[in-house]
Amino acid sequence: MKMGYNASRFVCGAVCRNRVTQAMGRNENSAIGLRRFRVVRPEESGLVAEQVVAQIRDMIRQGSLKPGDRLPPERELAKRLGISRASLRHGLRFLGAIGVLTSRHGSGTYIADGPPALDSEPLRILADLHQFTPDEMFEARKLLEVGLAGLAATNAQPEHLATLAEEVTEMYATLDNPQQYLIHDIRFHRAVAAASGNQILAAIMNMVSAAMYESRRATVERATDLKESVEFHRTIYRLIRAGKSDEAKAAMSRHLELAQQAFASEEAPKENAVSAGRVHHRTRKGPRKSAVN
Amino acid sequence: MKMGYNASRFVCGAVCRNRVTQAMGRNENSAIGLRRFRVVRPEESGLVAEQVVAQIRDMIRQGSLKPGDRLPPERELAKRLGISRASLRHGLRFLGAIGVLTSRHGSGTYIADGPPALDSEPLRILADLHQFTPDEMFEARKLLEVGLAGLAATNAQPEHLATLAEEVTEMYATLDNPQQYLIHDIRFHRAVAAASGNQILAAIMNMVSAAMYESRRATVERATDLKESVEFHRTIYRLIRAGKSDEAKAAMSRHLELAQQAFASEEAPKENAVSAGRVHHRTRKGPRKSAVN
DNA sequence: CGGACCCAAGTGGTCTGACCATTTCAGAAT
DNA sequence: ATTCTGAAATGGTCAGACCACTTGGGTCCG
Repeated sequence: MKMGYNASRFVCGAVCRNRVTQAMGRNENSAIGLRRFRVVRPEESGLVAEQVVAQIRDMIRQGSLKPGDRLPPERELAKRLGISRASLRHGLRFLGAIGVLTSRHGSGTYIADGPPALDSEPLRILADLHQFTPDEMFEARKLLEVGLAGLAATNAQPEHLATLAEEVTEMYATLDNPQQYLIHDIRFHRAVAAASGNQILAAIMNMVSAAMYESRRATVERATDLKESVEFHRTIYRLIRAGKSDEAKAAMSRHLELAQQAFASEEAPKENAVSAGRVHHRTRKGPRKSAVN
Repeated sequence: MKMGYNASRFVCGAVCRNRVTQAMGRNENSAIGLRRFRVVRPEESGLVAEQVVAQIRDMIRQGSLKPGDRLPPERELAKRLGISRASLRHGLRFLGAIGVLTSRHGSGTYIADGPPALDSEPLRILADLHQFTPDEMFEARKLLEVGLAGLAATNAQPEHLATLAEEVTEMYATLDNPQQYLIHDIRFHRAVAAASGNQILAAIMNMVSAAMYESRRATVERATDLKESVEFHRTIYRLIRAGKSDEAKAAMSRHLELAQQAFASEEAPKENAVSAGRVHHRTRKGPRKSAVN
């Protein structure tokens, strides 16, 4: 029997008993009065769900909860924190929303593992809400990735270089399959971010990159010159391996410049109908060539 | 009577009736069988709560929901989507978690307004989970802000320049009050981000900046040379106003370099006890001078 | 013995209906 | 006109039930 988590690790201090839950009948005397007796610790302010987040957060801080760990069952955890399961789930939902933990129906709730990652959904929704333009997206990517390429040239470890080489190879192998190509393209850039040695920047870059994925997936089919694109990646890889920071940055900059132009030219007018109303294609400097990122 | 939202705007397509909710007694024949009759549209997969997010997202995309708008009451919205209030709240919680909407007890639920912003909590938790170092944080800030300063020099509008000037003035005025100074310091950097003209980068930068706030707040008290700091800000402001992109970037770079060193030297060993176990202070190149950001 | 199948326990997901707590605002009191 | 007050509106919490998926051990064949 492997439990996956050690129940004893769960400290149940502070919030646990900050509430004297009443449980006596509610159906009788449903009349007015009868305020629930409730003891709230002064330092703990409102919103039960927030307390859940704080609790889990603290456990993470203290190292009681590590990536990959499984949380106790909701029913048990709720009882331990002295709150209802609904409220507990509300709190967990918050942590789930930001990507800190994931729930598997029938199995359990787990702390996210793998490399640090920020969910891209927030950025996507923000883009919808404020109607970001693809140009802004590309500009952001440019700023991030150019810097990242420079750092990668300085800090890349052998395993990172191996990954980069691998992805370049795969890109060559999938030149005739845009969708497949795009995947390796993205993995390459992800690998550059990882090679930078800065997890925060890598997480941010991946967030931006992921938020753009859908659009690129749609336009990549119309790409006409993947060959040029892959050559660029190869160049960037070589410069990173050679530790030539400034040149790697320059190459990445040029690459993204071209990718942006290509994207703009590939973006065809929507088939109208459904998703109208979204601001798009403001750039149309349309170059002849067409490369994918 | 001002409603704040137009109920008729809420399209209730797709998901609304994808489920034939049963309601017949459950207390009798609590025995086994009796699977609920449920019709699920093929294209709509699992998780009801996800559908809520998708619905709201679509409304935002279509422009039915704009920043500042109020959503319909939960009870009504739940009925309209054909789901329980609990599930609806679960979905809304997601959107709340990522900062897209906020609920005001007793008043209603509103779409976030103001400039686009990414919540910093995810980054904070990620930092706890993966034990990011202050150095990494600073490096990320450096990369972002240096680029942002360059963009600001190119794109800054008069109102942005006014804000920058204002904050520099306030910094001079609060030299003897570190906490107050820090606030204007942060506002200055926020203004630079806004002046860049790229909302995405601004949002990201603010996220990183906000995630660092607590630590800085703790160390700022020990800052010894705010004067030097404010001079730097003034220089940066002038370069941005003059449109000197590269020089603004260089100044910002130097400024953050010093700030990082200052932070490292101001960071005193914790009073042990409570928050032990967190990785910190790996840098200790300790310069003499001490400035805040 | 080994593999396919089955089923019961465990656990997350959803539903319902009630009550609590805060905000808001129209109507009464001043 | 201003202030006060209370009911309505609305989000927050709770309780207990049932549904749906996963997992693991046992059974049943081959």
